[in-house]
Amino acid sequence: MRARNLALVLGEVAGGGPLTRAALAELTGLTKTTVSSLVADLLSAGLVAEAPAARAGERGRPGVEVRLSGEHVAALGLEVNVGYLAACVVDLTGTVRARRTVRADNRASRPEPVLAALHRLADETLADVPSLRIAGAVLAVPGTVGEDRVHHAPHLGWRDVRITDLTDPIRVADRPAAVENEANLAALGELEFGSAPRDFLYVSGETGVGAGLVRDGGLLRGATGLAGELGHVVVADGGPACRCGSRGCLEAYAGQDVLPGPAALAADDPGAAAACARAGRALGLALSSAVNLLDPGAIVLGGRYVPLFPWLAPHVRAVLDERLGALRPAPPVLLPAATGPDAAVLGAAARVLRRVLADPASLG
Amino acid sequence: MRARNLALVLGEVAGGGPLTRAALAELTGLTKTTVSSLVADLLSAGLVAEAPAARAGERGRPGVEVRLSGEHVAALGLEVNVGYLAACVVDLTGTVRARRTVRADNRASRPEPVLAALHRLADETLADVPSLRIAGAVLAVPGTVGEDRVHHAPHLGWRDVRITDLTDPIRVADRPAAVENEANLAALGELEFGSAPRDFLYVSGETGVGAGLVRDGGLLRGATGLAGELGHVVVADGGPACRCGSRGCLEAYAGQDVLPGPAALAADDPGAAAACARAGRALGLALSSAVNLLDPGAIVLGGRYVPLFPWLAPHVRAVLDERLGALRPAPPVLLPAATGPDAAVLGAAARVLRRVLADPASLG
DNA sequence: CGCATTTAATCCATAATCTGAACTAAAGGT
DNA sequence: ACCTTTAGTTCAGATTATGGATTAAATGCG
Repeated sequence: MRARNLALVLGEVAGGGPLTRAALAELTGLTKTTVSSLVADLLSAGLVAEAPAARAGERGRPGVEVRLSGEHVAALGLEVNVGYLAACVVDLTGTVRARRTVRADNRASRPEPVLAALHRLADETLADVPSLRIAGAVLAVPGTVGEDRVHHAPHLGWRDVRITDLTDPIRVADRPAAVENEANLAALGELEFGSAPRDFLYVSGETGVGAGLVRDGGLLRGATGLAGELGHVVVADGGPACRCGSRGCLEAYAGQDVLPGPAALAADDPGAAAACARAGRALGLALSSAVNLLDPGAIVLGGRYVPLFPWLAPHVRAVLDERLGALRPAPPVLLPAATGPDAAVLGAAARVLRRVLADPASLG
Repeated sequence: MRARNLALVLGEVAGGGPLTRAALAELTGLTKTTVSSLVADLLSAGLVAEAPAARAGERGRPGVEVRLSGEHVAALGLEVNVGYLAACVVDLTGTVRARRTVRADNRASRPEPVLAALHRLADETLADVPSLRIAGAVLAVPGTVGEDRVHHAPHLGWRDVRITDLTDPIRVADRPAAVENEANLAALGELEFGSAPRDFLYVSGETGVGAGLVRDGGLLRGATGLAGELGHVVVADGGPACRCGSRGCLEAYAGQDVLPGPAALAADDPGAAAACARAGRALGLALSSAVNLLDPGAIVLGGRYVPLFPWLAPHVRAVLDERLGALRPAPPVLLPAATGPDAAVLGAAARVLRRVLADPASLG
């Protein structure tokens, strides 16, 4: 029905830049009449805006371009991580309209005060943009999640925390914030704000090593939301002990505590280069398994791997070429992430915006 | 629009067994009027049939149950494998209406004569069920595929074979057969004809080791259709050489040539038990990586692993428990496949039927 | 046995929405 | 000025979902 067609038209506007009604009719296969009616609805909902056509020297009446409007609808992205809290407001055009971060050692605190502090941060951030209507909120957490709860976030010390149960849950548009894994959201952030292609595996090198697979703009979440745990993929049977209690996991080779700082590498420290070689080879082995299983179009190294990329990438590529050469035409390209440490908060906001674009009728 | 609602109603009938129009209205949220009109369309298309309600001792007018009809629409499943060709016709209810297999050593032949023989087999099989309207055909091949071509099937010796290019392509309803990987289709076959849950990783132990992930009734295919190559997932860095040119792949530990025959195991051969332990441990390691990345709801061992299941499973489970215990509430359940070597042909037919159920309007 | 009750399914008028043709609007070319 | 070209709207018509009333077919009770 019309909800579907609204999403179809809005999707074309979001994907293909500013378009006239005539061009939209061509692209969607709908008639000009229908497109006009749908665009009128989108205009009154504040989702799109008109702009005089920037066109020169062509025959015929110039069309009016329809583009996403950043002036009305926006989304709230939130993040709780080991060393900080973050909040941001992103409008429909992808422009960051407000952003706040506070440093905090959340390992030492219980969930309630941490979420209360996040609540204050969210309120302050929202106060910066009083004119925007917030369509929803998503919270990024480094751990496993489901629906409205954090199952287990080892680095925060959280276990089975229902955020809607807290005395004063963070609500936007009468609905509580949804929770999602940090690596998954960072992947979405890279999709929306980075330079990655439409189909890639994002590798998040943070306190742990996670991954998020983006396919056709959607995320692979797994049966219980636990997909993408790249950090505990087998690198060597009987290898070094890992924090998880097992042996030979990727995290034991390429986790944050065994990686050299960029400073050591810039100083040409031979020990640091050797550590990168070891981590790069291990990453290559784990990623070769991931490529065999998931067949991503590209691999994007994010988080703490970004500054180390020049030292890691040659080793990763060497192992991928070696292990995948005979199995496929070419291994997927390996790229550094274009987004920084804020990829996850931005991705959290992006997830809300994707929902709005996919179902504009739900806004009213 | 109505195409969507037709699929909605048909989906409920297919999923939830026979249902009355009133029950369908309840389930779909549509009005009884709309459901009646949609069911009338489905009846005239021959997709569903009416049956007098089997109900006893309840008040009120008894409803007429609507169920899938096996009398009109069916699908053709085809398979080319190393040692045989197979074809089957499956109707909408999932009943196999015709089935033929011929043994053939396809390693020795070029693609053209093999596909010509398959064409004859398909024609013979279709001649057994002249009253059924065939909605489409899918061909299962042990190798990597894309759209209408086989990219590389190492065990057949095929490379870049376009099946629509052959002089007399296999056509059904004016469209050529689609091609799909054998392990993926076997997964679908297990979903439709086996006892597996709705969400699982199917492991196909055939000449190579492949896997197919079923999620919500759909298949994970990957960016280039190469997903599910479990056979070359890393088990041990620097392990034994694999046919692919690399080292330490699962196939080198648990491929067909290193597995004992069931006869040796039944005779309590200690060497055979040791080989199963080694293969089971390797499978466990590779599957632990797969679970960390994909988070399947269950794992189903199929193909040649079925008769070996009692000897393999304890070792697989032990490794999964050991490696996943701390990371998730419980590892996914490990089950033997309920379907036999015909899982892939049946799955090929099932894929056609899924298309019909998802878009009944396309049949006319 | 007849009638109220209950549930299933259809009939019919209404409303929403997409379509297609005709029409108006706004530009360039001659 | 006037024709051509392209954009967008108006208006009648067709399709399809909705909601209430009606008919159909069973059970239960007097």
